[in-house]
Amino acid sequence: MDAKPEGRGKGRRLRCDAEANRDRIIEAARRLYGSEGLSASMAAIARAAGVGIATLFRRFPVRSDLVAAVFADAMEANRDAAAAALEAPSAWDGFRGYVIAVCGLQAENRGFAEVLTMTSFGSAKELERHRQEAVDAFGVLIERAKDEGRLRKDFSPEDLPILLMANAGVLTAAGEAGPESSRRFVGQMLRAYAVDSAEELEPAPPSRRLLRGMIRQRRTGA
Amino acid sequence: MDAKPEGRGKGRRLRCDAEANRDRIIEAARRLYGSEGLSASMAAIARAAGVGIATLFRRFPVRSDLVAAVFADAMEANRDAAAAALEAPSAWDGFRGYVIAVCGLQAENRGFAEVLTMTSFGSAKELERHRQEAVDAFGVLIERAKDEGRLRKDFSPEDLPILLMANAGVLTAAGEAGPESSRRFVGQMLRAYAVDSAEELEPAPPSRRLLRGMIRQRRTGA
DNA sequence: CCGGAAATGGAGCGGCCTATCCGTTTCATT
DNA sequence: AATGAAACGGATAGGCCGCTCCATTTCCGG
Repeated sequence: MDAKPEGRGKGRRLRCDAEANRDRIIEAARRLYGSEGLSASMAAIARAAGVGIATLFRRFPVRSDLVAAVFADAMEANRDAAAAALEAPSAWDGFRGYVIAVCGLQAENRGFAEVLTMTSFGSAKELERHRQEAVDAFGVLIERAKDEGRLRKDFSPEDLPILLMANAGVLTAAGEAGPESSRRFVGQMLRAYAVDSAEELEPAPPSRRLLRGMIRQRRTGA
Repeated sequence: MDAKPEGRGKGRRLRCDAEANRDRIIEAARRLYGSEGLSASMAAIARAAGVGIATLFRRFPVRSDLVAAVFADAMEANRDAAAAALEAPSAWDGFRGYVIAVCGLQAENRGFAEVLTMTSFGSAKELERHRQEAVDAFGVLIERAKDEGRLRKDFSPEDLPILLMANAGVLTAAGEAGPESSRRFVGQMLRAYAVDSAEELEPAPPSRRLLRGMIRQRRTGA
């Protein structure tokens, strides 16, 4: 009796229509978070998913549950990028490649840019585990690249979160000019980290486009 | 008849009690914008100033009017810093000093950090003029420092707004660890800009403090 | 000291947000 | 097909926001 395959409290299987709705919600949230950042409202997400608000809240009682579900795969991509970097021909190549990759993930998705600059995702055990795995791999890369003599000795593991915060700032403030500005910015950071600083730079966006991007950001920011 | 000393439409003198209230509003707004950023609500500012909401809106019909009034002097300080940098013993010293100064202004006031990453302050002629004067002076510094052989030839004037966006990102995302993180970050950027990269670095904040700062930022950001 | 212009502040409107309640519909099992 | 549990979604409560209207109070020049 009650030998249902539940185990953990939340392990109950969803009815298949509920499962479908859950997927549509996550898909819609991925779109909205990607373009507007984490400030997208629950109501807007429900509307975009074509479900009632109650359905959204029943499935994801607190906002961070939804955020964790949406960005699980992006965080896994992050972890994979770090793991791949460990296999690069040189530690510096791996270091450089990972930095470019993770900042590129931020550029592709404004919501993920914010997620990477936040801690304390209460219940999202798996998300935090993947983040930690990436951080650990990056720590190994740091040591190897220093031993190689290509990474400055005063580079600190804390410089990664600081870089991610800075890059997120560029992306949100520059609006449509964000991606290209970010690529140039990351190139400059790599120059700062490297011992020899031979990094090539993406050209700066023309001032007009940068200014236009800064205007569009107004509404969102304030 | 109607020979009052008005001239421009808005030139009418305020009654002295109104003038006093205006000052109290600006003072309160300076405090709130400084600590919470530009998202501080009009109602909160009126409350902090001890005036009615109507008084605030009568004096500053749109938000940007208030923002411009509050940050007029900070923008002037920015202009002065740029002007002072032109007098430095070497162009690179001036360049470096100005970058540190303007990023320091951002660190002291979250609202000003946002103002420096926004364009289009509709009516704030004077604010925009001071901003432009700083930009112009910085442009001269760039050329001189390149001629000196200390600043990389591929540095672009657009790198200044990008730096300000990045620094604002660090400050808002790092919370209480913002100022020290920002100082380290700015040092790294100077390494990236310089030809010889001898810039000393502020030590990285201990990871615990950085993480704590990232948590506190949650509410504000989403 | 007095009268009118200037200034005040709070009630109130419409909008958007999170979150919950509850009557109705849909699914899956027998 | 029947039936009970699961899922649904709209209505709604409660809060904060920007902004306006208007009855009342305060200042200042004659």
